[in-house]
Amino acid sequence: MAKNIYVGNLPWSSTEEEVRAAFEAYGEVYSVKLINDRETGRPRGFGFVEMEDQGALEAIENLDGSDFGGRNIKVNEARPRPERPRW
DNA sequence: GTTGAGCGTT
Repeated sequence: MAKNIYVGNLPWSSTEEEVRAAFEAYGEVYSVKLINDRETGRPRGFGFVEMEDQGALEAIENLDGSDFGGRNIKVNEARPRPERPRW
């Protein structure tokens, strides 16, 4: 079982390794996805983390509003993503 | 070499 987590307000110098390391402290992390601007290539300062349910809840309660790289990051459950239209 | 509210490229 896994849960998608939204991570925002990240420093632009942060990497997936840092985010993964921060979330691995509360559970097993399955995947980390940092979103970058597809057109400009600049980091957007937010991303998504996939990890086990219980660890996700722990991470949300502990990492939300906490200091990460000098910024207070936002951690919350990610919104369900719309399925890709086939036509 | 810049910027700062937000929910993604498979």
